[in-house]
Amino acid sequence: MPEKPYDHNQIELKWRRKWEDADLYSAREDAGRPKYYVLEMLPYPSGELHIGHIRNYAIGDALARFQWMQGFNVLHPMGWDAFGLPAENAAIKNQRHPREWTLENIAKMKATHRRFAFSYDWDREVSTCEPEYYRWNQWFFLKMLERGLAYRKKALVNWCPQCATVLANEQVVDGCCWRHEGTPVEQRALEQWFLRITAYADELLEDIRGLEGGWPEKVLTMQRNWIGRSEGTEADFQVADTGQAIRVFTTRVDTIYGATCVILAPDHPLVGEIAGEEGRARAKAMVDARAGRDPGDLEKEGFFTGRYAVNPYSRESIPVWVGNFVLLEYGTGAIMAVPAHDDRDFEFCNKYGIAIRPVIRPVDGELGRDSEAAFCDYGIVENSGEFSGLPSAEAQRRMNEKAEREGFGRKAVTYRIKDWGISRQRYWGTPIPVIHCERCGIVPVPEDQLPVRLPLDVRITGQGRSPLAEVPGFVNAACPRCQSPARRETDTMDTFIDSSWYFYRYCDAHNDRAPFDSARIRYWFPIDQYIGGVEHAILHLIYSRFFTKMMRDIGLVSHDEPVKKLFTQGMVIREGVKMSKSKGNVIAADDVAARYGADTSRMFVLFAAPPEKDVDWTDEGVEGIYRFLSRVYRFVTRNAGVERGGSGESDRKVLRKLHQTIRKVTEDFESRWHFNTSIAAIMELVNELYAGEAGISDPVMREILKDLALLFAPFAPYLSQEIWEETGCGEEPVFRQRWPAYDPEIAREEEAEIVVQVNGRLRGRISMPFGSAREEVLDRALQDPRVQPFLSGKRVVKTIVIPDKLVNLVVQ
RNA sequence: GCCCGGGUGGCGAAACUGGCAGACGCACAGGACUUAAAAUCCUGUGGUGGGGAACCACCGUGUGGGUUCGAUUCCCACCCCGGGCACCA
Repeated sequence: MPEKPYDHNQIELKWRRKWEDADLYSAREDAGRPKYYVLEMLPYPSGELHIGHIRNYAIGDALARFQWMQGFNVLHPMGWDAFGLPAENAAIKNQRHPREWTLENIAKMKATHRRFAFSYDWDREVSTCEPEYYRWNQWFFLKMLERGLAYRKKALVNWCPQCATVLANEQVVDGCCWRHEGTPVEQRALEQWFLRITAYADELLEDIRGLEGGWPEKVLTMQRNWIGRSEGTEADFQVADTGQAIRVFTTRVDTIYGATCVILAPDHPLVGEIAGEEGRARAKAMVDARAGRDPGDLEKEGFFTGRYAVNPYSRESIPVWVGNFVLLEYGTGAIMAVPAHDDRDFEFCNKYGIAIRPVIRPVDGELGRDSEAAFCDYGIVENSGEFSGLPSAEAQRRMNEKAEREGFGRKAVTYRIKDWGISRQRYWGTPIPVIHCERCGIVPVPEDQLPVRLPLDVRITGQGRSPLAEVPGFVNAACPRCQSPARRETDTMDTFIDSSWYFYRYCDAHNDRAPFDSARIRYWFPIDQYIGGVEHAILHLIYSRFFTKMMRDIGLVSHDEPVKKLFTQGMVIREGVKMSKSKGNVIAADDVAARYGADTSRMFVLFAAPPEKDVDWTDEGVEGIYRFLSRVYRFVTRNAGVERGGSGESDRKVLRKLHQTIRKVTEDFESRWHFNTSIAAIMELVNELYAGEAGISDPVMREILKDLALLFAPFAPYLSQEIWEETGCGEEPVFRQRWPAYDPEIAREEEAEIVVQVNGRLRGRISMPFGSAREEVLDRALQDPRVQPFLSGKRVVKTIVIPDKLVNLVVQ
C-alpha cells in the first residue's frame, strides 16, 4: 500500500461518523466481571471546553480505555453542573433565559466532547438543572430536615455584592468572593438554611486516615485544617454585679492562673449588658471597621467595659475587655487573655498596659520575668495554687477534672468548620422545598409533591431580593398542613448541593422513584479513581464526603466514603500564566481540534509534563506531536497489507524494543501515570522502526503494526483505530481488544553494559552476558584498555561490583 | 510566621530502589532530496579547554557543608519559586 499523508480531519471525521450511534461505551452491571469506576469532575456548561478540560478528560479517558483493555467493566460517565450564577448573569446581559442559554451551551460542549471521542456512556448523562435531577436535591433536603440536619437560623452571613447573594464559608477566599477576586464579602444578618455538616465533623476528620495513600496528602491536609478540630476547656467567668457568666474556650487551661483579663468579641451577645449602651456602640463601630478587612493588617484594639469577672480557679477578679481580634464564630466568642503565654494576648495587653504574669516555665529553665515576648510552649506550671509544679499536660487533665467536679467548666472540643449555609437569593438553582405558613410555621413540601419546579417565566434583574419572590404563581401556595394561603420559600440551594451526589446518579440516571437504586450503587461504588483540579479540595470534596455519610445514615448506601482514589491534575498555562477569559489567552478545545486534531491535542497535554504538574501550552510543542503522529501514520500506511519482502535482520532488535515499550507503558499505567514517559517510549520505538524498516520481515511487521495500534489506543483513539483497520483487523473497537502482554525474555538486552569507574569516575564500559560472575566482571574491568591508565602505579584497595551494572575500583 | 510541593541544558522534561546526568520532544545548526522553498529523511547539539580527526581532560542537577567506594537521589544549614493555612484562643 502506498504511503499516505496524515490527514487528521479525514481520519477523525470518518470514525466519528461510524461511532456516532454505536453506543460503544455503555456500561452494564455484571457481577461476573471486576468493575472500575473512573470519573472526571463534571464541568460547568460555560459554553466552551478549553484545553484545561481536555487535559482532565484525556487523563481519565486514557485510564478508562486502558482498564477496558485489562478486562475491567468500566463505568465512565459525564454530566453538567448546570445550575449557577453565570447563566443568570448571561440572562441579564443578553436577555436570554438561563435555561435556554445553559442548554445551548451543553449542546455545544457535548459536540466538542464527541469530537474528542472521550469514552463516556452518554446514556447516563446528568444535567443538574433538570427537574428529574434536582427533585432529588429537594428530597435529600427533606430527609435532612426530618433528621434535624437541615435547619433555619438568623445568622451573620457572607454576602457578595457582585453575586447579590450569600456565600458559604468555603466560598470566601481571603475575605473576597471566590468568583470575584477583589470583591470584599459583606456580613449581613439573614434568615438562612443550614446543613449540619458539623454533626459529621469528627467523622469527616477521622475517616481522612482511610483516604491516605489514595488521596493526595496535600488535599487531606487542607481538609484537616479546614475542619480544624481542637481540644481544650470551656470555663465560666462570673461577672460581678450582673448575674452573667462569660464562657471562654481555651486550649491552654494550664495557663489560666496567668489570665489577666477576659476579652469579648465585639459582636458578643453579652457586650450590651456588660459594657452598657456606650460600650455597645463602640463595639458596633469595631465590627464595622473590621468588615471586609484582611485580619493580618488589622491593628489590635479594645476597650475596658468597666466590669470584672472572676477566674473560677484562682477566684481572682480580672477586668473584662472587648477586643477586635476576638472572633464570635470561633469557640465561645470570648477568651481569657494570658499575655505571658500567648503572642496575640501579649500584643494586646502590652498595648493597653494590662498585667503580664508568667505561670509556665520551660522544663529546663526559669520562669520568665521580663516581658519581652510570650513563652508559648508547654512547660511546668508555677504560681498556680494546687497545680504548681505539674507539667502542662498533667495540669490540664487535673484542671479539667476540677472544672467538671465543681461545675464551672468542662473539657470541650471546637471546630473551625461551621454549618453549611445553603440559601441563595438567586433564581437559577434548586428551589428549597418548604412553605411558610402563618399558622403552621415552616412546613416541608410533601414528598409526593416533588419536584417543586423552578418556574420559567421570571424576570431577572440582578437587583435586590430573590427573583422567585417576584413570581406570584410560584410564591403563593396552600399550606400543606392547614390548606390556608401561604408563601413558598423563594431562596434556592447552593449549587454545591448538586455536585455533592451526582456521581451516584450516574449509576442509575433514569430512576424516577428514588435518587438511585442502592443495589446498583453497591456494584459500582466506591469511585475507583476521581480526577479533577485541586481547587475543589475543600469545597466540593468535603461536601461530597458529608453527603455520603448522610446518605449512609438514611440507609441509602452502605459505605462511608465515596472516592477511593483522587488525582489532582495540574493546570494548562500559557507563557507561564494561568489561562483566563480576562487575559484572553484561553485555548478553545474546538480550535485546536480543528487545527491539529483531537488525537494530537490530547497527546500533547499528556506528553508535555507529568499529569500532576502544570503544562505550558506551546504551538511548537503541539506541532511536534503532530509530526510524530504523521510519522507513525506514514510508516503504517506504507508497510501495512503488502508483501514487502523485508530481510528480517532487524527483527530481533525491533521486537526487543517493542516489548520494552509495552513494558514501559504498562508500568506507567500501573504506577504513576507518567504518560509523558509512556509517549516518549513509543517515540523511541518509532525511531527504531524507521531505522530498521527495511530489515523487518513481513510477519514481524504485522505483529508490530498491530501492537502499535494497541499502544496508541489509550492516548489517540482515532489514530489507533485507523492503524487497526490498516493492519487488516477490521473495524472492531481497538479498546475492546486485550492490552498487549510483554515477554521479559524478548525485552531483555543481549548483553549487560557494565560501567567501569575508578574512584567513582567513569573510565570505561564493558559488555558482558547477564549474570556474569563477579570475578569475571572484575577481571575484564581490570584488563580494559581505557581503564588501565588510571590504575598504573596505583594500588587497588577496594572493589565494588553491582551485578550487570557497574564496577567501581577504588585506588590510592 | 507555620505546613506542603518544587529548583536539572536555550526551553518542556527524563533518570521509579544511592550506581552511565540530560531519555523523549521543542528550538537551533549542518547535510540529503528539490530549479528553489516548504514538507520529509539523516546527522549534530550541557559548558570550558585541547586536538586534523575519531577522541581526550576538566567542570556541571539553586548555594554551602556532611554521610558514602559512589549523591540529582540520603542528612544539616541557607537562598529562591509555587501552593495551602494564618488573630482559630
